[in-house]
This record gives sequence, C-alpha cells and structure tokens, in this order.
Amino acid sequence: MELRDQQPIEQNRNITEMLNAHGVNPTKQRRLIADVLFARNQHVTADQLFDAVKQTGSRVSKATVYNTLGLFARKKLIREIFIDATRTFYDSNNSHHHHFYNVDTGDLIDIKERLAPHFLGPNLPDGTAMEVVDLVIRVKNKNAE
Amino acid sequence: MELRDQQPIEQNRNITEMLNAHGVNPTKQRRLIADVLFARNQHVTADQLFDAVKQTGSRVSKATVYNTLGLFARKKLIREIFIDATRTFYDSNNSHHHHFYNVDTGDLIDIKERLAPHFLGPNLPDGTAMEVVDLVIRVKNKNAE
DNA sequence: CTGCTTATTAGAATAGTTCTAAAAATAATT
DNA sequence: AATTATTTTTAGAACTATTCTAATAAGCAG
Repeated sequence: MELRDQQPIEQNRNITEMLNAHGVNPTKQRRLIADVLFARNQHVTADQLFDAVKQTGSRVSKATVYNTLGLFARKKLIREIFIDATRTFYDSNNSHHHHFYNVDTGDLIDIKERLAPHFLGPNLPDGTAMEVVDLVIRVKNKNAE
Repeated sequence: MELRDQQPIEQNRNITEMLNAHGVNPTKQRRLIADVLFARNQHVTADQLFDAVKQTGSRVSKATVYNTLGLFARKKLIREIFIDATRTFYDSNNSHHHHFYNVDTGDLIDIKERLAPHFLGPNLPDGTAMEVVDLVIRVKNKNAE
C-alpha cells in the first residue's frame, strides 16, 4: 500500500500542523471539525458542518462547532462570508478570492479572478489596518422576474 | 419666507415622487419612514430607524419598518449591507459605492472612490444577471492586538 | 355604500447564534 | 503520582434580529 493511499493519517498530520501553524491548539474536537471542513474547498454553514461531523460517527457539540469556526476565522484558517442575516458561510479556502451569490438559488460560487482592490491599502481610514476584503457579487436568474 | 426654507413640504413632495418613481405605493407609513430615512445619507439598522421614527412623534409598527425596508431594498431605493449575523444596515444612499467596516469600533463608512469591477459583467455565471456588487473592506484599529 | 385589494398591526414564532455554569480533558507543579 | 490550575467541551437556556400569522384598517373601484 502506498503512502498516497493513507489519506486519513496524512491528512491528520497535515491538519495538526496546519492548526499549530496558525496558533490553534489542535484538540480532538478541533481536529475532527477541521478534518471534515478541510476535506475539500467548500462553503458550509455551522449547522451543515455540525451535521457533516455527525455523519462521520464522531460527536461534537454544536457550541463547539460555533466556537471552533469563530476561532478558525479569527486565526485566518478560514473565511466568514456574511450573505444575509440568516446565512453565514464558512469558506475552507482562505486564499484571497471572492464570490458570486445567486439570490434566486442561494448558490455561493468562487470567483477565480483576482478583482479586489489591493491598491486601495493607502486610503484606509486613519489609524486602521486592513483586515479582509469581502466582495460578493449578487446575481439573479435571467428568467426570474 | 423663501421656498428653500419649506423643507418639510418640499421633502415630502420629493419623497412621494421618489417612491412613485420606484414603483412603491407611497402610503402614509412608507412616507413617514422614508422622511426619516432619506433626511440624510446614513447607515441605519431596522431598530434604529424604528426608534428614529418614534422620535418624530409618529407611530409605525416594527413589522412595517421591516416590511418597508425590505420593499425599498427590492425596489433599489436603498441598499442592504450585511455586516454579520446580527448587523444588517440600510444605506439611504443607493448610488454605486462601497464601505469600510471597522471591526473594533463597529463604524461603517462610505468609500468615495469607485473601486468595484464593472468590467466583470461578462463573466457572470451562466443564465444570471448582475444584481448588486457588495464590497466591504474590513479594517481593524492599529493599536488593537 | 359595498365589496375587493392592499397595507398595517401586535404579538407569537422562528432561526441562528451566544451565553452559562458545570463537567471533562489537558497541562503544570509539587 | 497526586494536586492544582488552565483550557476545552458540553447541554441546554437565553438572546436577538427577523419573519410569520391572522386580524384589523385603509384605500380604491364599481
């Protein structure tokens, strides 16, 4: 059996290193959550992630899911995307990119191209530093009235 | 007395015309809400607006404030800004512009410069049309850790 | 007027998220 | 190893912004 096939172990070591590298104590629950979250690039709600972790047979409380997502976001492991008052997504891809949001279907899609104004930095309000640029392009279906 | 000084009446005519022009039936409550909302360029929450209307001595239910803000936003009289799960602002300035949000102070500030990628239009997902471009640049205080 | 549609209302209900206080796990110290 | 201190997790209650409900009121057309 090749190392390549031992995904879970590899993944797990990577995850632990990843958490450490971002100053996150890699506890059991955080690793369980991260395993599911970083299995692929995805946009998930806290609730979806809570269910997804349950699917794996592991048990993590909802409070921990919320705490962990908040922590990961603060530590820049993931990105929070606030679509509206009832839709907060967490993006397992923390790289600089932006999103389309289809208001008719609820789809949230990555934008590949770099669009955001990096050149804007110098014009930030006095005494502030850039935290993150959130660009969401809301689109609607053409057929929908 | 010059016409210029008769703000309320002028304002009121303008408001009514404005609502009509956007296909909004200018009912009494909607005019009351619009009077307060469009008195100046501002970012308000539904609750703040509810209170502000009350301050004027008029009475409008909270449900109507929510309904009206939703309607105005759909009709593009105003813009909704989703800062996070507990902060939805309504911007009485519906022109194309963007925002700084200071995560430490909660301040939401207009960005004067045009930054957003208009040139992006052609690359929208299949079968969709542009609705709105929401760009929020989150900043933090330099002194804050 | 009379009926028909639209708008408003108070308050209940909902949904997403945060809080609380206790238990459990982990780490540090003797 | 035993003890203490610190951090993390947990269940469930609490909270908050928003939406829903179902009744009333207002506006309009015939």
